[in-house]
Amino acid sequence: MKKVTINSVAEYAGVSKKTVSRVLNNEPNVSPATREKVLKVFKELDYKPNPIARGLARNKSFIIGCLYDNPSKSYITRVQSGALEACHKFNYNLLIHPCELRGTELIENVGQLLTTSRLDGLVLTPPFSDSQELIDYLKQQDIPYARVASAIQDDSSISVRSNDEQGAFELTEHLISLGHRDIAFIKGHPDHSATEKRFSGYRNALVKHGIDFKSHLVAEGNFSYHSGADSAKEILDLDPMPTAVFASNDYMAAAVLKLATQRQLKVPGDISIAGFDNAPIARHIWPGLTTIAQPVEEMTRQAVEQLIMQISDPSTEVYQKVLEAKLITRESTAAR
Amino acid sequence: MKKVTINSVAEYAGVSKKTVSRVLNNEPNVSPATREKVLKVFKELDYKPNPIARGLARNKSFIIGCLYDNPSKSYITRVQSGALEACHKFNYNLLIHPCELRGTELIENVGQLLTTSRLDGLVLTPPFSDSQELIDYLKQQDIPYARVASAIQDDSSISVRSNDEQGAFELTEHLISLGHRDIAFIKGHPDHSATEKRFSGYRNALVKHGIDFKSHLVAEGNFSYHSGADSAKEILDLDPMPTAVFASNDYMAAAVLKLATQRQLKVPGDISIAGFDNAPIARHIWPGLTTIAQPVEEMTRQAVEQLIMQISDPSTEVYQKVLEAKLITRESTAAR
DNA sequence: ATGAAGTTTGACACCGGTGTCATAATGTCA
DNA sequence: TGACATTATGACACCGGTGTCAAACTTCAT
Repeated sequence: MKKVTINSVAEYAGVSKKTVSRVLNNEPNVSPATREKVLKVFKELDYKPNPIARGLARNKSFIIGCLYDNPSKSYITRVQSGALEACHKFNYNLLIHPCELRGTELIENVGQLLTTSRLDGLVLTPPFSDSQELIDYLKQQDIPYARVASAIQDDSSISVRSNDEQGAFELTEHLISLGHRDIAFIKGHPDHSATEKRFSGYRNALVKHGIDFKSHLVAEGNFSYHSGADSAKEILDLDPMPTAVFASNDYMAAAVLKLATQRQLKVPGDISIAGFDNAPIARHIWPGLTTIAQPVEEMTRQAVEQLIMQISDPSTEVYQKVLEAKLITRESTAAR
Repeated sequence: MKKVTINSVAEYAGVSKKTVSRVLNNEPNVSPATREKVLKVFKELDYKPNPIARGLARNKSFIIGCLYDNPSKSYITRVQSGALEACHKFNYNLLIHPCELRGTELIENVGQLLTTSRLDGLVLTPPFSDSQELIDYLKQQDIPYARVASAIQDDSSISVRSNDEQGAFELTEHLISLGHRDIAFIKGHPDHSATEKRFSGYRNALVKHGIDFKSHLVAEGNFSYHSGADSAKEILDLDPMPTAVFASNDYMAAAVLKLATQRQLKVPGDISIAGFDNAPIARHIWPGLTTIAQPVEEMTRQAVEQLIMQISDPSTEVYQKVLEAKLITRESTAAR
């Protein structure tokens, strides 16, 4: 079976390549009769234009790359699902590229990625969306990109984020309103800007309600379940034990819940536990976790959609948006 | 900043394109002096070969596509991680493409994928690895592919799977050895071949130990947490309630555990629960789930690695492998 | 010095499309 | 019917690489 190219189609249809190309791209100035004829040949020969050749001529690949380095698998899944939705809407495809922020050489790694597959644009998810080094590099290389959940101030590039600080503030207020005063906090990964945002939301809520901030109630996590387990141990070993724990994401909260249950503590009777993100695990365990729903899919969807817009028309106005985070109360928190 | 192409490099270095191309590809028959000279120009101009142009000339994209349609996010994550490992080892990239097995038109969808990005090969994960229709199509289109966890008999294409039946058999024997006789079973998604394999492993173990199979103990799931929750309700409502539940994956097992805990049942005291896959959730909850560890990453890694081998050398012998599944006992199962 | 063999190099076609521009065909209006 | 605008079409260069093959240059034995 010989390959069917634009040349064979042209020959078979008795027209020039260019005319075939015109039909292919729905360009004007093709007589209905010719168009009809060519379309028939497409069917007859089962012609599929070669995307690589087209890419070379147009200098486009219709592929968006997604960069991530996140211990939370569910976060990644959600990011992908939002990105894919936007990509498929515009007939783009998504290439995924996990890599380490602090790896041997991030820039080299990304450079390698761009060298091996010409991407039309890049979606940066945390912590890459906060890497000034990477952003400078992409700017210099003139690669379009969009930032998801980035804290960097940069009016010249697309950014969609949610209000982490506000979310953490609300969640903390929720705990306070239930009567909790000793609220432990587990921080996220220091490379992620969300970590500080959530932490300050927590502190601001304490301040507002006149509760002293106690640094011994703060544990250092990194968003992984494992780090949550370590922090859980620290916190549950405290004497007196706090009456509530606010973990910076649901995985770490789940780790606290597991250890608490293992120790025969009643949740929320003996201790309330809350997370952040509204990851699937938050509703897959008992008691379900009170948490902050962050619209991860939606953020990524919008970011990628705007990225594609900008790629097809660079004069598009730069899109910057902050989405709302929302409190979800489940069974893991209660009045003390 | 003008674009740096092979032409500008050639001109600048005072050699022909072809010689530059030789240096680029480490081909022999270039004098050390020339090679040196060209390499210096690479550095000086910061030359990056255009992968699309190279792709057109060589008819390759160095991109592998990954097809999936799976309710279990963790399964997808693991598949991706194994596939990426293999891809990066050979400087390939991974493009992900979720689509519905029973969607409007699977073949059309995949055809569209192949039309919009020329992929060098495709990894099929369940349930696609069991779709004879899709496989026939890929064969006809001459697209290299590898099957992960496929039950289809086909000596002519790469296949890596694990022994689902054996795993289910062992897990069931484990429950039987703990003294359980009434063991409920939650089936997976009917489109997945693993569903029947696991089910027959369960039945065979019962037979071997002279236990009657009771169809009212079998619930129909589909691998999703939600379906597990529905099945859990059916099973826990039975009177007498079985003393153990074997769910076809960990998500469904987690759903059973949640409902049981909600109903104040002691696990494993009142009822033992086991899953399959050794998904992260199996160790993120309390009690941890007894399950069968399936080497998902490893299966996919091998499949993609072999796929790439076959792409670069079509005469490579077709790789077919069955990996072992392993019983992991945790706290969710105990003697009755 | 000569010829044979091996090494190095470049000219040129080619991969399969798209963009530019000239030309041919058709339509419009005085 | 002729002049001119408009539409349809194709020739050809081009995107940025690789493959083929012949020419030029070395090396070395005789």
